[in-house]
Amino acid sequence: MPEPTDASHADALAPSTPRHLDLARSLMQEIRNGHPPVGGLLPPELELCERLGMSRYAVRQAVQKLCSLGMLTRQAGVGTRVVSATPVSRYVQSMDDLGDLARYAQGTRLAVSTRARITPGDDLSELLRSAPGEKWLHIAGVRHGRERKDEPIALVDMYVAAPYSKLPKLAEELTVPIYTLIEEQFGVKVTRVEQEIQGLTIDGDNAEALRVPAGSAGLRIVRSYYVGPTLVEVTTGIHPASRFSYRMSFQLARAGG
Amino acid sequence: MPEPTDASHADALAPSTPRHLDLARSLMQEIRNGHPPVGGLLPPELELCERLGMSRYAVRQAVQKLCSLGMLTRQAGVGTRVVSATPVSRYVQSMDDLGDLARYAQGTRLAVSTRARITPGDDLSELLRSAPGEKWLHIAGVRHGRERKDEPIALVDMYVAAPYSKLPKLAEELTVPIYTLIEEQFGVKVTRVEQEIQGLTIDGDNAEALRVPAGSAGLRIVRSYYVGPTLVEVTTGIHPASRFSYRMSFQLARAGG
DNA sequence: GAGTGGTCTAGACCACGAA
DNA sequence: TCGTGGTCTAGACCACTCG
Repeated sequence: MPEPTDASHADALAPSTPRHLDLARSLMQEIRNGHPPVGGLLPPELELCERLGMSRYAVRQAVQKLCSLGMLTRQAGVGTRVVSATPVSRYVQSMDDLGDLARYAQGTRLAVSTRARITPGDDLSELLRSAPGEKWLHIAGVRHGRERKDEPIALVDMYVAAPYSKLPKLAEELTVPIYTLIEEQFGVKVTRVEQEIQGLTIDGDNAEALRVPAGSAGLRIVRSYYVGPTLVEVTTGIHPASRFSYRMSFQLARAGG
Repeated sequence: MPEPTDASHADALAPSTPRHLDLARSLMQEIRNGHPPVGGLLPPELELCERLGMSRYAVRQAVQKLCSLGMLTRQAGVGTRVVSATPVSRYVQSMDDLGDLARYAQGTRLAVSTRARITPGDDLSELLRSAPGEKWLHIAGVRHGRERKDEPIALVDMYVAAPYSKLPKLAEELTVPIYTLIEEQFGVKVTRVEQEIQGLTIDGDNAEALRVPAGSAGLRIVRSYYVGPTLVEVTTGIHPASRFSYRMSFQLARAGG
């Protein structure tokens, strides 16, 4: 049974590796070797303390490390269960800000041509996951560069669920995304965004509005904004393929650093 | 100065809120109020212990909580610095597996029509970020459903950097992605994927191969696979818009749970 | 040298889950 | 009821940073 001074002295002899990290490593090693197997229980803390001659604090630090790596889960009254033999890793695309979803829109302006309260018909109610009779605010317009004469960038349709559609700051020319107006006005935070990208040919009025030849290739991007389980806004944009492509990057991430 | 029993007793009176979480909350509140301001230092642990009548362990738990939320950074010999007045949050698209990038490909087969070692010309060397004279393995084919007579799903071109192109398991019909063959064969792990989605019209030979009318809309998806800084594989796929769209979902994530 | 956070010990009581 | 992890205390030595 080492005295405090002895334990500290032991650290002094090997100052470079904290004992809880040593233990974390060796636990990882043993788990990789299937002992205990995935689904099994780690020995209780007090048993590890006794077996290794370490305090509960140090043992807990090691176990918490493996928890933060996603390898273990703990439950009082049950024990510490192995859920993965290796650190859980995933690929993530990460944004500080939803604005990154449509970074192209920065420095552009949206000229609004239509604003109306609507009750979605058959086609639209699918897009808006809307119950019959629900009302939405529909805003349509063209996204331009900063100069009014710049080539149009996209045709945009936006739909805001009625409970969130009283937005005083809605102006003729929108310079900020509508979801930020919603977040400000109602004190909520968008928690989920779903996005779908489709290819399409740009014809007729759309081709004219975007000043591209009829039959040109384009992208249609549909974004649905959720606050918790509630769909609050849907936007669709049609972009000429010649002026737009969608880029993204995924990194391998390991939980817990 | 509460005795251990007193402290425990206090817990018993308010058993639902551990004191370190209380402290974490009140520290967050004070930081939001600018005290200390972002960039400033928190009081030292021992001062907090004394001021609050708590042990260092409990204080450390609270501070570590705010660290894991990205609000504080600590450095021995310096102190605890406020780096953000609110928990750092971001939106992430997360995948367990790169296969999720092309989930549509599951249950499909790739019929290989071309396999050749090439030296990229001007256009291709841009796509492959390739130095003059570098060699790549080029594989082209058509992705089908499981039945040989199923409609073609996509036209695929794949380029593998020469150092990673000796892949014994490359067969006439590929059922697994090439990057997994690379990972297995060379014991590496893809750490980054960049993806670009473009709209295009499908004409000529492509339209014929995909059995769509010339001039149809389509999507072109380019994926670049990196191992560390090294580009190891690039794939491009052309998908008829009528049979394909690209969906993704972003969640608001708060660091540290 | 003084003070910071990092590490560690030896105890203790509690809430929870299972037998 | 018993053992688990969750919480907490009082005290200690260390490595590091700074004046």
